Amino acid sequence: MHGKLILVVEDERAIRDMIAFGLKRAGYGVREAEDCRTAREALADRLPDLMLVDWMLPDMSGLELTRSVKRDRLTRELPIIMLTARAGEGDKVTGLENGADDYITKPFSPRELLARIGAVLRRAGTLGLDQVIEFEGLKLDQQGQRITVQDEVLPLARTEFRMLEFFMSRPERVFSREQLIARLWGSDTSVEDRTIDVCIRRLRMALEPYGLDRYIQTVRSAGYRFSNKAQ
Amino acid sequence: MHGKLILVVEDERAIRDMIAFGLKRAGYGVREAEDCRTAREALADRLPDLMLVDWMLPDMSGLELTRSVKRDRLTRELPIIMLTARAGEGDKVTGLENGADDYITKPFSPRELLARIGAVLRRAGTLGLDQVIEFEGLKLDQQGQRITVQDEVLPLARTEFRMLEFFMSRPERVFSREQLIARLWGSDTSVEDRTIDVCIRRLRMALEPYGLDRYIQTVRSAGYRFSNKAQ
DNA sequence: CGGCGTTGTCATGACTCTGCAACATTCTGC
DNA sequence: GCAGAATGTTGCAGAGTCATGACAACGCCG
Repeated sequence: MHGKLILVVEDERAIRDMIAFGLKRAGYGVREAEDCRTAREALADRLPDLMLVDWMLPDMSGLELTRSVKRDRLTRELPIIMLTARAGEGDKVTGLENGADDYITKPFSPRELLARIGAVLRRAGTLGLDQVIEFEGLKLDQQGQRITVQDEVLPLARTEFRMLEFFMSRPERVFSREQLIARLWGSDTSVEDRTIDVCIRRLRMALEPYGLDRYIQTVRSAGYRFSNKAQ
Repeated sequence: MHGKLILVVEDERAIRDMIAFGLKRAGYGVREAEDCRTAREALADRLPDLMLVDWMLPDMSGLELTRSVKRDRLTRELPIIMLTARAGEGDKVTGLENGADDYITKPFSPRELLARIGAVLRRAGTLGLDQVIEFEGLKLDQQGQRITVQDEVLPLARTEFRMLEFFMSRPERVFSREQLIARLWGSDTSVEDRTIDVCIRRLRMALEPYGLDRYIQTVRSAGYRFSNKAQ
């Protein structure tokens, strides 16, 4: 898999395909769902970085899905963009009131969609694909899928990369092992939570030559945090 | 020489002139076509950096032109903006399904048009198609359709050439096998993704005598990247 | 037709990564 | 300071990923 993961919930096949095509082309990972049930399964499987939801869905309205996602503690932070066919003011307001982070009226251009996604991801604190984040000499290049320290490439395996990427886009926040597993592996996967420790260690070892391992901080009985402040 | 070249396909003389005037004023090179046939000739003659197409054209719909341009491997990457007179929803959706990168509804202000063009060109992110890209002794001549190393022509088969061309115009970016297939073969073709490995290998073998094969980097579980930095 | 270059597919072996378990160390409350 | 809990460290086997060579299908041109 590649880049940020976006879940597209849309019943009309043609539109869904078009959206997926545009997103993949831009380098996002895409997961598709045609109704709320499938969407829930996908959410349970692995939490995406952003969700696009059609307003009109066959089994249950997209609103309902949005609302429930925003109610659940595990998925509350997931940014949501609603796709609405009508340009009616009422819809937009209702959508936003129920927790969508943004909405976009059909029809829309791929450019428009990508712009919105970038904006929402930025606001959510994670990164759009065309952005570069820098942190004390640590430079994260999303497009290039690598992290450099003073122009030296950090040799990271996939899991370590994703973990550092995750932390770098959410500094100063503590994440429990449970949360990390849900976001980086997928909540249905059966991974021991002690595995996180090992992954953290590998990450620290990779950062150690540059003295940056101190940024990966242990918060006892809570989880881990990425921060440049002293413990 | 002008800056980027824009092809304007529009049957109404007055509108075409107005658009051309605005674009030239902004520093773009402009080429005009009044129908699809002329447009095709212009495309064959010299590939522009962007194409503006009117939705309603006398001989053939602009849609048809868009679709065929996006189907053709040579012109697939050409960004297209559609001009549509009607604000009807159907139009836009159809336009997008057929591959236009953006659309703009008439009437529009010159400022709006320029903004869209800028955004689409930025997103396309490719270097000008008529430029010569040089990379550590590796020279890509897109006009001559060949690649040279210290004035020696690299013996490349078509597929390898296209792949190297693709990578050279987008350095430092990782592309998944899926993406490479979609962009180099076409999204509708069914090609095994392992085929990419083989193609990469052939490319590396061609570059190896010059010690340039190290630029083609494997990014484990993500894809490949063209870069002159160390792994 | 037949040789030649090109292209996609496959099987195999080499290699890296990853999660786990087992043991070592540190921390916390008492 | 001690017991128990939480975290750090290490080696390893299985899983996953990639490079490589062989090969068949195809088109092209004499």
